[in-house]
Amino acid sequence: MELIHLKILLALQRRGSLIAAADELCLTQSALSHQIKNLEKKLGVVLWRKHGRKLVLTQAGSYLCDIAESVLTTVDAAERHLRLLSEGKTGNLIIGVDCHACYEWFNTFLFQYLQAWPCLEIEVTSKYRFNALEAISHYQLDALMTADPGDIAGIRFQPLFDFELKLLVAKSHPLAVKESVVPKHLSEETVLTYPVDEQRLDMFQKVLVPNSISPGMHKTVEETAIMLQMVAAGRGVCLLPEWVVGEGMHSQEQLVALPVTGIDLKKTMYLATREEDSELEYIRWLVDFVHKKYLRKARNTD
Amino acid sequence: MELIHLKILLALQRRGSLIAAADELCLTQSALSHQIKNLEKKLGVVLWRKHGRKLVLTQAGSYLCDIAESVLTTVDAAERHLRLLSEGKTGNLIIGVDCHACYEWFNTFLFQYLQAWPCLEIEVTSKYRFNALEAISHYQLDALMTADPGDIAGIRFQPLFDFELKLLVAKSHPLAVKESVVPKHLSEETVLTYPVDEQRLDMFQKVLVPNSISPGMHKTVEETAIMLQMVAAGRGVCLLPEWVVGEGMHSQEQLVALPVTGIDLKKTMYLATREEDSELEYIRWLVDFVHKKYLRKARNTD
DNA sequence: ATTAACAATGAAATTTATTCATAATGGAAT
DNA sequence: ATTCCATTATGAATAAATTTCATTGTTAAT
Repeated sequence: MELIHLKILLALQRRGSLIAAADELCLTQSALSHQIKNLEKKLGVVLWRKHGRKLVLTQAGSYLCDIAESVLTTVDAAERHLRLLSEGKTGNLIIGVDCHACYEWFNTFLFQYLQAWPCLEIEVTSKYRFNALEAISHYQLDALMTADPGDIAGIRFQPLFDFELKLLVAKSHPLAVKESVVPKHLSEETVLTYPVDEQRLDMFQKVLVPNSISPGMHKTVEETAIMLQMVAAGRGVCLLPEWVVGEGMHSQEQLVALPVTGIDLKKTMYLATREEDSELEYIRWLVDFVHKKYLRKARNTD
Repeated sequence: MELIHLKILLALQRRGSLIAAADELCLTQSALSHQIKNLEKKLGVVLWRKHGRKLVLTQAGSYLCDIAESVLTTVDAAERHLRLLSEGKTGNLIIGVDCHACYEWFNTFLFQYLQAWPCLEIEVTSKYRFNALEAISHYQLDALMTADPGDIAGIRFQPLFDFELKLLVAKSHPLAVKESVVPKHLSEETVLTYPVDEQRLDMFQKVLVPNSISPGMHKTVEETAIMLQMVAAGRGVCLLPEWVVGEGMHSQEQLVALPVTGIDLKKTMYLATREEDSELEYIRWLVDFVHKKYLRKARNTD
């Protein structure tokens, strides 16, 4: 059975005669007749019968007509959806986040994004944190917020904004009075990080390891908010972008962000997408939106 | 979009490679490649992409795959159903009844019929009472219980059983003491009939009109049970087959059935079906079942 | 490097669908 | 009845599509 058969039955039912149905389908009456004859032979059922000079659907015929209604509706909807997809008007955007902090940051304007693209299904996940680029290639993820651009074929990294990692300490902490810190200061401190491989932690890769320093203690924390609470409570220090300390956050006034002297902790946040998708309207919009947001902020702080 | 495209996507998802999918569909890898390429051109979407030497479905591709799942399931089920239909193992049997009494009678063995044909959808209706044969031709009705066979092309009447119309009167009625009645007796009586055209009432067509008798009064009643109640209460008489007075019926012992002398009121009940359907197993079964039922009854009353 | 596994592609071959022309049918009008 | 007229069915010719074949291109593994 093919879709054409279903189309013929439905057109016949709607228009009342084969000639009219053929007209609707831009075919000849003969074509429809041959097609249904074939189908009848294959299925071993009679679908319509001449009754006077009208065609009357048999039981089997009107049963198939019901099926046709449902199947063709589904298929039509799918074709419309795909057309929208191809025009970039709709889509299903799954954005991965690479680090916990990104998640917090993205949340600050997710609401605006959702409003700007009402037809876009947006999902934010940290599920593919450890193989995110592969997940993009495999269409499990459509975009990734990351500060670690790779050079991977088929994936494009668009810079979003620059930031610097700082050492967060409690206001009450002895280091808090300093203008800046040096790696050596950490040898007595409890260092807090996310529970991921040390190779993925700038604290180790850029600060501790190159200077052969081991911290007083190393503890891992799952959630950014909890990590900040612990720092505020004087239970440790951590290396994070300054903006993780949100505007209205409880721990905001109890934390100090100190630059680390002698080490380049300037980073850039990127949006990684498949090359094919990087010009999609809703991706461009996202990148542009973030650029504008940071341009404004930069002007304000001037 | 055609079903083949959906089949290809689904086979690819299931089997992991085009070659395997082609094997499943009994086609060559080349055919599938060409087909999807065509569809992609028509829809303006990319459905899969080579990734290494594997194919990976794009977002659009896996969306279509979901559609495919649903559509092909529906279509497969329909094809199976039609195949069963063509073998007469299943069906949708809408049985019309011509006269109210038939309805009562059919009910006496409907339960057995339902049990014997569990896959058959059975519906009994009196909706097409006045154009029932046309309704059969138009597949609105599949069978009709009627005592008035016509000679209509394409419709076959199979005799079910013979019966005789009798005059039902109350036990307390003056006529009840007689062995039989003659038409003249009705000139003083209140005659009860169903509310249909006089031409369709044997009471008028066979008894009153040929003998130029007008009854004392003519009242119409919708329901057989109510008509019998009224007769039992002495509010009138009616002409019905004896068997409408059911076994456990309340009015049973208060009614007398009198033959009408000098008029042939013997009739035969028929099952009318489209000629094409008359050999369907579940139709044959129905006819045979009724025959056996009446054969047994005839033996019992010997 | 070589090979094996897979997909893409162009052209030829094949199959399928469509049309054209016409027959057949049934209803309506004369 | 006979003659339209409107419709569907059908066979053969034509057109279009699908499929295959043969080959190229790519990638991963040995």
